[in-house]
Amino acid sequence: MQVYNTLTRRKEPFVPLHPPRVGIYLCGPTVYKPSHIGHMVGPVIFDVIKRYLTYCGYEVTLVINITDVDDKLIAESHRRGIPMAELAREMTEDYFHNLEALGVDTVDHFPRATEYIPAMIQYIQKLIDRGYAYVSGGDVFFDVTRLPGYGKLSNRTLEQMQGEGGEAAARKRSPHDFALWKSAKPGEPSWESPWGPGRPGWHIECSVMSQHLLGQPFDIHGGGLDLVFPHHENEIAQAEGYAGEPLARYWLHNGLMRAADETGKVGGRHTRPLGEESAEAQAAAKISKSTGAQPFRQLLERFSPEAVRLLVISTHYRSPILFSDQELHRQEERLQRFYRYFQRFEQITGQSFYQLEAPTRRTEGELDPGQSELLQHVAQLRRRFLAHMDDDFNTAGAIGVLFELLHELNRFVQQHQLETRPDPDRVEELRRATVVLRELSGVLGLFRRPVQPKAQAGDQLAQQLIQLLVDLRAQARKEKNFALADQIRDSLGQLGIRLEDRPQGTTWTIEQKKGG
RNA sequence: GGCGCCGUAGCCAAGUGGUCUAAGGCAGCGGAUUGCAAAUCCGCCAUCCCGGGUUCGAAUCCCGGCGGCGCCUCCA
Repeated sequence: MQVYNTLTRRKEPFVPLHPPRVGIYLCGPTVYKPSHIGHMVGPVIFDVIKRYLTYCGYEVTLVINITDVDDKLIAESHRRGIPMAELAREMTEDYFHNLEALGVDTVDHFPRATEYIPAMIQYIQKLIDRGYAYVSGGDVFFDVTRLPGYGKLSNRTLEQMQGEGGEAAARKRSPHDFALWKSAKPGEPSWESPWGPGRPGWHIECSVMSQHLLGQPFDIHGGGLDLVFPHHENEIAQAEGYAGEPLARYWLHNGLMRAADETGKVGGRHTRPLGEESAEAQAAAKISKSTGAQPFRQLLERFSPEAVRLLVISTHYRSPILFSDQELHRQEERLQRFYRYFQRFEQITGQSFYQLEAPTRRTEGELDPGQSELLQHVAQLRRRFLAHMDDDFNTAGAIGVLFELLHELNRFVQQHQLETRPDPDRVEELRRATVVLRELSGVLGLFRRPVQPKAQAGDQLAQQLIQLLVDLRAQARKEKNFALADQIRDSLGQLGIRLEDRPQGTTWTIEQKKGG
């Protein structure tokens, strides 16, 4: 297994520091506004990474931090006239709600910055004692010139930096120094410290909390590409100044989500509608009546969480993802292919796909295909899937293999006419092959539970009425009254109820709500 | 200005020195099946931004263009 390490700018073999244990720290959100789709990228990717490492036999601890004290939180709480803590609670709840919808349930700890204030103060004091930080007018700054390696993660030198130092520049020795502790202005939430009342700077929480929960150094540190500088660079500076050894061994950064109708990343400072220059993008903007930065909750009213998960992992994690309604619809279509097969499978075997017991460990999933041509193919596809995942978590390639596997299963059903004349041995072959689909899709966090029909299937009465119409139509077809049969099908189709005449009878499904 | 990433079919997207006359999906086209559909199956649908170079061999490496994107102090 190899992973791309931002620190070295190349792929390296993945070797944990203390196998089988693996520690992962991912930078989470600042909870001052409802989270948007961009905030979901990291959690979904690292959810998959943890699932895969666990599947490979590692014991993984995954930490995502919650930044609940920060300038933007203060500004927003003033604007809304509520305490910062209340704002943070509300927005953290929103964040958790979204993660749950997406099936991100592998996170072991969600440490909050405000729970670590005393630890941060101690940490900062030690940095001062060791000469890496200095006090200046109630603020404490990190002196970047004291750490020779500063800039190694983002591959830049102090000379190359153009920053002016911001509003605190006058109190800094160098404009590139960054705040460890900020003194409180009147009306701002604050904590007592040796340097007067104030609050921690942005970066210090991650160094402190990761060390507390995972130790130092730990294995994998993740985050969005936009955090490489300054956030992660500064985390490294603090941690190395504090402990004299590296913070993390592998640095993994995910690409950013972009809205098709805007430039720049979703929710970024520089987002603006595209100008006249791009007619194509303008067309895309028309299709998408949304901007990417809309609250994720709103997006979930129009698209299934599983489509969002599929969108996120259909691109290699280091690449940017282009986001639009059209793209999300496409993912819904892709999912339907699997859902239809699950239905087919259940009709043939009488068993729900979702109830199949699949191996949860890579070594347990080795197949013995015997003479079965199907299982031989499936074993090969499984190997290709794992090879993709072993190569820097190439989920996009792995999903391609999943579709090939699906195709293989459908073909088998077709070839052996399992829907009309099921041969028990063939059905058992199919079942064993489908278990592999369950096993591999589970690694990606896909198809873990039956989908909730997006448009509620209605109450029992509605279902009975639909069934009544389907039965009437069956009668009409029997009598060759196709005009009437087609009218029923078309009319129900208008209502979003799709009928399919299959060998075993007619099935009906309620189509996904359309967002466009 | 500095650092870095990217440019593969109508669209999305794997592949990064030979098994690539390039995976998978969406859309489209032909056929099987169907009363007609839907679904499924079979088949079709790209020579990899442009120009040089290295190599027996390049989508894959190097150089030069053109185009897109990110970061350069608080943004996942």
